[in-house]
Formats: sequence, C-alpha cells, structure tokens
Amino acid sequence: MPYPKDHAARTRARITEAARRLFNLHGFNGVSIDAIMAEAGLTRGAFYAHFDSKSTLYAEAVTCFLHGRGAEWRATFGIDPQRRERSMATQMIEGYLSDAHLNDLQAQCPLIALPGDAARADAEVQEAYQHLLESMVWFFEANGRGGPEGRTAALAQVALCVGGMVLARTLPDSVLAAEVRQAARAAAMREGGLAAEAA
Amino acid sequence: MPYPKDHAARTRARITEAARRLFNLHGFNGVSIDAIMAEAGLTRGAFYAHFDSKSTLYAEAVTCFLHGRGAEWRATFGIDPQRRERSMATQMIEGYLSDAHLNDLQAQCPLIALPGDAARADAEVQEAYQHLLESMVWFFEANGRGGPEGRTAALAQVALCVGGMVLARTLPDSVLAAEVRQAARAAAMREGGLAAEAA
DNA sequence: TGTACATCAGTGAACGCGCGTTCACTGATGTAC
DNA sequence: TGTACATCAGTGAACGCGCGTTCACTGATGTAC
Repeated sequence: MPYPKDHAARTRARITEAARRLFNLHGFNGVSIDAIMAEAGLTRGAFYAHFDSKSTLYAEAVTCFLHGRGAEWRATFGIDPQRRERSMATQMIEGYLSDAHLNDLQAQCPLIALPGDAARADAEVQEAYQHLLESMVWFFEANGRGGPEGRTAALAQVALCVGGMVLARTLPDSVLAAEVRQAARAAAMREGGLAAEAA
Repeated sequence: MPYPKDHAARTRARITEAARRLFNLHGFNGVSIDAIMAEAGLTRGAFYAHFDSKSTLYAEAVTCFLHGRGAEWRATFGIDPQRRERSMATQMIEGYLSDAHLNDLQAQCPLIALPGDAARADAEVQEAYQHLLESMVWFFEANGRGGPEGRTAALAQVALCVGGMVLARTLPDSVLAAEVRQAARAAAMREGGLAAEAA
C-alpha cells in the first residue's frame, strides 16, 4: 500500500470542497473540471480517478455541504445554541437572511446558490437538494411550536428564507434587495410566532 | 423597401418568444442559438441580423414576458378581475402556486424558471428581472391593505410565491413539493389578511 | 540502515464535440418604369 | 399588366474556442529484503 490509506479519501474531499465553492460562485456550467482541479491543487487528468463524471461531483458537493459543513455554516452565520437570548428559530431566520450570508457566495447555502441548476440536474443531485431542504424544515420544526401547524409554519419559513435570498441575490438594486429580505424575515418571524426584535 | 416595414420586428418577436420558451425549459446554457432559431423556423445565420448576442436576447426574453405576455399569463392561470368571489390577491397567490403553473414550464414566470442564470447574468438581464419582480410587488400592493405594512406584506407574498415554487420545482418528491406550495400559499394568505378557503 | 521494487496517484497531451459568432452568398420581395 | 432591378432577410459553411473525457506515461510513496 504505497500511500496512506486515507490519502485517496482526503484528495477526494479536497476536490469536492473546491467544487462546492466554485459551483456556488459560478454555477454548474460556469465551472470547468480544469478550474476545480486547479482550485484543489491538482491537474485535470486526476479527476476521473476520483469521480465518474462532473454530474456525480455536483451531487457530492451538495451532500458535502449538508453533512460536512453544517456546523461551520451555523457558526459563520451566528447560529449558536449557547446564545439563549434568542431562540434557535430566530437565529436561523436572521442568519439565513443576513447581509453576511447574502454576500458570502462561497459559504452560502446551495439552496440559494444553485436553484436553477438543480432543477435541471439528474436525480442524484435533486435528492441531495431534497435532503438539504428537509434538514432545514426539521430545524424549524424542532425549534417551533410542534404539531401539524408547526410543520406548516416550518415549511413557510423555509420558503421565505430561500425565496427572499434567491430574489435578493438577483436584484441589482441593493436597497430593494434589503427590503425584500427584511419583509421575508418579518414574515418568517410571524409564522413562527416569534417576537420581532431590532436587528 | 422590399419587405413590409414590420417584417423585421415580427421576425424578431418570433425569435424572442421562441427563446423565452426554450430558456424556461432548459436554462440559458441549455439552449443553443441553433435551437432557438430552429424553434422560430429560421436558421442560425439570421440570428445576428436581429440581436447583438445571446445575452441581449436573454434580457429581451424576460422583458417580453413582462410586457407582452402578462395578460395571457394571468388568463392561463385563472387571474381574472371579473371573478368577484375571490380577491385579486387571492387569485394571484392561488394561480402562482398552482399545479398548473408548476407543470407548465413553457408559460411559467421567469422568476421561477431562471433564478440561477439571472443572478450571474449581465446588468441588462438583472434589470429585466427587477422590473418583473417590481410589477409583482405592485400587484400585491395595489390589491392589499395599503400603507407601509401593505408593502411589507406584498414583498413577503412575492417571496413566498417565488420561494415556494423554486423549491417545489427542484424537489423530486412531489408530495413534499405540494406540501411546500400549500404552506407557502397559506402563509401568503395570512400575510395579506385574506381568508383561507378550500382550493 | 539501505536499496530494489510494486503500486497507484497524478500528469499533460490529445480527442471529439458543440457552441457562439462571422461572412460571402442566395433568393424572395416590393418598386420603378 | 409585365419586367428589370435594388434591397435586404435568410442561408449554411466555416472558424475558433473551451469543455468533458481518455489514456499512455511519470514519479512519489511505503514495503520487502
């Protein structure tokens, strides 16, 4: 065994993480395998030793966000169970719709970054998306009022978070974009029965 | 003047409309100029007599939806000022989040169909998007309670309509997709102070 | 401890394809006489 | 009414480029002795 046995796995993870960042920035079609491999410090030829195709990598990049980077994402955008003065649901709504999350394209949630690509991608990618969405719904359910109404509220909160950010990201008028996010935030708070506070 | 003077304008409109449909179905990168011109009943060479570039056409396709197809869109999805038993806002929410709108990819609102492409497109395209969003906000404002709260509600309603549909379009589990749309619909009704009714 | 070797991760040239764009040409049309 | 002509919309071959993918080869690594 000429290389340490986790060598391949580590390289693979490095490629996936590089791909996740670049896909977030430029979309699926906007990123070449050359660019991904360069970002990972390798050359193009090595790619197919790790992945079957570009599409496979795409699915893995979304999954990697969900399973590997959730904690880091929450930390970056201020979602912290120790902060007792605001509920977890409030923290999620504010973090998700924050300026920081809007502007940090690399670290952004893939639900915002890649909605168009995902809708036209293959089943593997769409399932990765669905798992990400489900985990977001569960977060709001677990930190909400419970019951069928709690689930409805959670789904609406996710729609508001993602919808507000998808729109804000596209609008060239940043004042309007901020207004959309603010309105989505207020509505998401109302849906969860959460008290509105100054930002 | 060898051709009728509206000949060029009509051909241009035919190309734009073909492009709008195909972009909706397959995204900006998923559609070639060959495919667009074939859809319009022409061949590739004629394209550059009408448009400077593919990107210019993209912006025009979005604008064409807003200015040329608004009435037809509303008619297709059941938004009708004559129907007095439901408010215009209710009709818009139900029409936008309906099964019919989700499944009719060609006629779908570009805010749903192309969010990822638009975010990375040039300024011209983004402005076309912004106008479309603004007209949707105005619709809800004009048919809402008025005042600053009416505007906030309108913005939230747009975020719910677009967010609900963007997510629904990507989810492979159609039961979950329907649940998301239903929750978005209920929340949008609450935001507008509208009575919930059976669908 | 040092050396030959087997393994396999990574390299980079090459292939084929599709796309956006250009351009010299064709041919359909309305007008002038 | 009929014909020659000027105009310009549309054609389709061609170009150049970038991309996904393949593959024969290189060279770095741990192991056997």
